Amino acid sequence: MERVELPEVPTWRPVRGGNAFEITVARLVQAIRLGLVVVGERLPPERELAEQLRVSRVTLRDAIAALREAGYLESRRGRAGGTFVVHSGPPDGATSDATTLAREMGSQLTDALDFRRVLEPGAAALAAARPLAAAQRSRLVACLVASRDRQQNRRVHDSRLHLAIASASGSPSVAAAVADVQLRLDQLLAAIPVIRRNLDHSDAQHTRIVDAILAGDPETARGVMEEHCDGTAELLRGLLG
Amino acid sequence: MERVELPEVPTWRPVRGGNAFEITVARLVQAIRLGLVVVGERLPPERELAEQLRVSRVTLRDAIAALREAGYLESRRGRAGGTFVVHSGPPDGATSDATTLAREMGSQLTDALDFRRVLEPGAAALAAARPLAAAQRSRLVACLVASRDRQQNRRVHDSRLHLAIASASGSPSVAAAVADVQLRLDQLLAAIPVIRRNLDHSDAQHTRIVDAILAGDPETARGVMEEHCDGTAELLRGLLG
DNA sequence: CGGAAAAGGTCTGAACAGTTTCCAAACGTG
DNA sequence: CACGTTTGGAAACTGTTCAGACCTTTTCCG
Repeated sequence: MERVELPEVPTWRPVRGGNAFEITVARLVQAIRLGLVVVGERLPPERELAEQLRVSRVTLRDAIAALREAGYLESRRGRAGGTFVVHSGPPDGATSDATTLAREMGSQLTDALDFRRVLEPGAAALAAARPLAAAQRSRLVACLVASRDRQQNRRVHDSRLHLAIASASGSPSVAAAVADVQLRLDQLLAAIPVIRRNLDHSDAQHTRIVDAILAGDPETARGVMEEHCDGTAELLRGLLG
Repeated sequence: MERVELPEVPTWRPVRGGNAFEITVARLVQAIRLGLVVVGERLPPERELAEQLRVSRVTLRDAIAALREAGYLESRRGRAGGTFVVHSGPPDGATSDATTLAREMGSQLTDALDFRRVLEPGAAALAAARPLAAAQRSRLVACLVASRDRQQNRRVHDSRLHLAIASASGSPSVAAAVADVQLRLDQLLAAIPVIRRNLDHSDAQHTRIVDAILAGDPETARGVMEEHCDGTAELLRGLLG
């Protein structure tokens, strides 16, 4: 006799998603894949980074070593040394079969898309509703322009723009949540086939969103971001057949 | 010479907020304070709960022991035994000085309010946009009715309703995020002075939100939830003077 | 009545993670 | 060129956490 559990209790989800080492690796990958540190840039010194991540330097070093062996990072010693980003993962569209990937995620894919659909439009509206410092405004514009680049790194530039918008909301929690959900979807988004028409559409939406934020128009910012999320969600769901 | 760090990197936030024991305690407190397990109810068996939380039974037992000594829980052995909730924290309005509490939170208060302002309206809209099972519908109505109870436990019933709405969104991530932000604000919300007029207003909003969700009207659900969040945010910010 | 079942209570050795301390390499400056 | 500084590299020791087996208490049911 099987007892039917209707969970409904979000509180009893796992206390941690993996051990310290794994989470640290994930964070570094996040920073690289989402373009928070660009190729050629240097990570903060180990001691500093370990402190920010509230992780022992040993654990951080293990994580760095793993990514070094995977070819993402490179460490140089000495006064002008440090750990540098060498490349930011497989190029766009070169990811392993997207359909398989999507199927493996199962219901987690729907969950991530729903979460994103709640977060990003809300973040855009919040950003539009508050006065922005000049630095934030120019950062938004810079990310927008960069995201139009049709050469390599499209995925990274897209993430950076979305992150910049979330950051402009002024709420660290919102920014962190957006970063998390972006990473969850990253591989899938990278696997979307590159079609001129889609890219044009996406760029146009990005522009409208940033314009609305700069103009202080929360309704429009949210509306367009909703369309934008729905668009990519549609493409991804299409992969599942 | 101070180096000016503009962080902007949400990725380098702490890898974990405390050790396994502390987080486990926090989860139990969350379940109790948010009314996910009501007074008199039994927690899942230790073995089961430990597995769900991905924590060793020893750690879970330590956490339970701590809350037992704090008077929240009570354990009984034997076949019909288990761990039971004895009370769910200080009664409404009896919390320590709200102003002090709010000041101590500092910018975290603004952050939490912003995050909530993004999450809850989005969750309500999502819930309204999807077909709900009969069980979810009746759960919403039950929580709504209970939240009108002006006797003790007002805070708990309010949390339960908000959680039920987030749950109805169908996205575990959304539900979990709402639960977290609710707990972050819990003490503050409990400290809001009890004024008839505010309660009436709040109840009316709750009703409109649930109606909109049941009617499948995302725009209204989100709009009213936004008003609702703004209302309590206003009250809380008022405490800071 | 007596055993099976279901729950909490206890112990132990191994794996994991954090702290501390020192070492080694490379660059810049006087 | 020598020294100090800034960086990564490594080892030893300490506390946390885990997995699993086993014990005790209580209730249900044949």
